[in-house]
Order: sequence, then structure tokens, then C-alpha cells
Amino acid sequence: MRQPYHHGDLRRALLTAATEAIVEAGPAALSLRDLARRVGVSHAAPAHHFGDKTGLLTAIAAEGLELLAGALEAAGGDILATGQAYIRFAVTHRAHFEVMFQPSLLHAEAPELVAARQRAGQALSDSLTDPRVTDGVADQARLAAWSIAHGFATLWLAGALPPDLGGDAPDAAAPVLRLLFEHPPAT
Amino acid sequence: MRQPYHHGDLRRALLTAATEAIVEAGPAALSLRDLARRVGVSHAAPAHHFGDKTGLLTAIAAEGLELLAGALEAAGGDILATGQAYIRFAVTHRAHFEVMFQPSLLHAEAPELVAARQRAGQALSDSLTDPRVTDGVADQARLAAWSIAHGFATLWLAGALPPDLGGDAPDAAAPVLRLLFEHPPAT
DNA sequence: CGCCCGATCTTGACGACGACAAGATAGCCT
DNA sequence: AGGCTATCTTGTCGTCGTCAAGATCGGGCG
Repeated sequence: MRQPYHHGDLRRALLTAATEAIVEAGPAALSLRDLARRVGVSHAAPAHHFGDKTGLLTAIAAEGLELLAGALEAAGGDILATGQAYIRFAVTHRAHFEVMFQPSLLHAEAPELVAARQRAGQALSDSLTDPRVTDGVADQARLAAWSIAHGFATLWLAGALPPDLGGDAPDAAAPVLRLLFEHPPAT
Repeated sequence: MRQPYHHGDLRRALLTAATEAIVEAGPAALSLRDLARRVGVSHAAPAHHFGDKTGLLTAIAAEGLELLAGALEAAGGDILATGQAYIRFAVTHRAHFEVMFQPSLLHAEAPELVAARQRAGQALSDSLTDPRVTDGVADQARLAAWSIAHGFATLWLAGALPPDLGGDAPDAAAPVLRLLFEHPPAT
């Protein structure tokens, strides 16, 4: 009288268990055997769905990029809201975010990953286009916006920022983002 | 007719071998036994100097923070130069930089690490103090400067930035950093 | 309706790894 | 000269990722 032989949706269960494990101890400490134990399957079951450990992290990264693209699109095109949405995504989907930007953990050319990356890049580019900036420096303005949001999110997740910023990352980021966003564009 | 029993400076040799290995395959793929083979000692020798694998990464992070502090101080107080120095450090000491901001890989409260972190934080704070900004928003200006430099460096190392920026990170970052630095402070 | 084929999961094994314990060696200080 | 301690080696254990082979399920076709 055990669990049914077929899990039903083992792939999804493994992905969510993996994100929980990554939040707890980081991507490096992730163990396929531990995931199998958490979900209640044999130690080799995860490999069937993801090939290897890197494949699992690649799937998480791809999922994260898709989720990020959706979050950015939902921000509605406002630059400050986009920056805050980027940072909100990082803290609410910490596991995904931490894996997404570590190529050494991923199969960099996996089709699902490159497609997701392309989609997220497009969403980011669409959201960060400041109508006040002429085309010439638009790329640099996007780069600056992406950099400041990504930097704030990364430093926040690393625990490198002073604790007096409070507990809500997007709130704490707002005045910082405004320093870049709300000023007359250079020349 | 083998190597002498005592290596001479095994600790230093392990640290440099570790940085090379991290540059090649990332911190997660680091193996103490592989390091021992590279340096030509037994498989348990590294543990004597660093306790465990996390201890080795902690030592690298502390060393990186010290090196970063020195690089920032050498930038001479100019904000743009500091931002470029930060990014230059990230690409020239990629292994150190990747480890420094991943607390899950480190012994967070190791004395050498907290001391180095304090020193680097002080150097950063000293270098990023814009005399044009009044004290009230100075903290946010420092945060913005740190975020944009850190974000650019992180995205660059992740290979997430478009290739048409050229091969030199500090050069590519200069116009981006200027968008934040060279504008009248927000009231 | 029955069967069979593929997808899914299990079992077992192998080599590599981190960590620990116990012993060997070397340099140094008195 | 002699011992003391830091340094390094050897041996071992449990865990991990990965592979191969087998067991079990379920859906589609005859």
C-alpha cells in the first residue's frame, strides 16, 4: 500500500521542491537525491526528467526567465514600476533569480533556455524604453536601468545592503531608482 | 625522489589554484581533491589549511574584499573612476568577485571575512561620497552608484549583455555610469 | 476487448567527492 | 641533541551524480 508507481506530475513537484531547497541552502548545495527523498521517489527518478543536475537548474532558469518576462510585461511600461517589478521578482522568486544569471550552473544552449532568455530580453527592452530619450543613447539608458535594478536586487539578496532599508526591497529601491530615472536625460 | 614533504606555501598555492579552477568552471564545480592534484599534494592537505571547502571559499572571498578595497582606494575618490575600478576588479578577479557575494558558499561570520567586508564597505563608502549631494540623500546616492556598478559587473560576467559593447568592461560601462553620475542631484 | 509499446519509475552499481581519524615527516626552538 | 608542533599523508566512511537494466503503468491500435 505505497504511493502509486506513477507520480502524476513528478516534473513539477521536483521543480518546486528544488526551488525550496535552493532558497534554503543555495544552488550549490542542491542534491538530486535529496529532492527525490523530499518528493518520495527513488534516487534516480529526477534524472529521467532533466537528464542531469545541470538540466534541472536549466529548467528552473528557463522557468524563471518566463516568469520574469510576465512580471515585466505586467508592470505596464512605466520605467520605475518596471524596475520595482524586476526587484520584486528577484526577492519573491529568489531561487529562480539566483540560478538565471549563473551560466556555470546551466546548459547555456538548451533550446528552452535560449527561447526564454530571448523572451525575457524582449520584455525588458520593451519596458525600459524611455520615450524621453532619443534613439542614440536609448541603448545606454536601458543598460543603466537594467544595471541599477539588477545590482540592487543582487546586493539585496546577498545581504550586502544595510539593514536600515527596511524589509521590502521594491519600496527601498524606489528612491534609488528615481535617482537614475527621474532626471533630464543626458544632453 | 619526490616533492619535498613540506610544500613551502601550500596555502597560497591552493588559493591561486582555486581561483583558476573557479574561473574555468565556477565555484560550484570546485573540488578540493582536484585542487590537491593540481598542486601536487595529497587529497586531504587542503582541509588542513581551510577546515573545509566552505572555509576555502571564505578565504577567497575575504582576499577578494581586501583586493577590492585596495582597488577602490587607488581610484582616487573620483566617482566615475571608482565605478570603473569596481567593474575592472570584477573582470580581472572574476573568481573572487563571484564568491564574494554568495553567502550560501561562505562561513558568513568568519572573523577574517567580516573584517574584510567592513574594510571594503568603508572604502566603497569613502569613494562614493559625492560632495555635490547633501547628506540627506547621500546614502541613496551611494546605493545607486553601488547598484549600477555592481549590476553592470554582474551582468557582464554572466554574459547577459549584448556583445556589441566590445571587450573592455570598464570602457563599455563609462557612458552607462555617466547617466547616473553626471547629472544634477535630485533636489 | 486484449495486447503491446513507450513513457515512467525502481533497483543496483561505480567512481568521485568531502570529511574525519590516525600516523608520518620536517623544521624550529631551547 | 632532542623534543614539540605545524604540516602533510594514508586510509576510511557516507553521500553524491550518473549510468545500465529491469519493473510497472497507461494509452492507443488491432
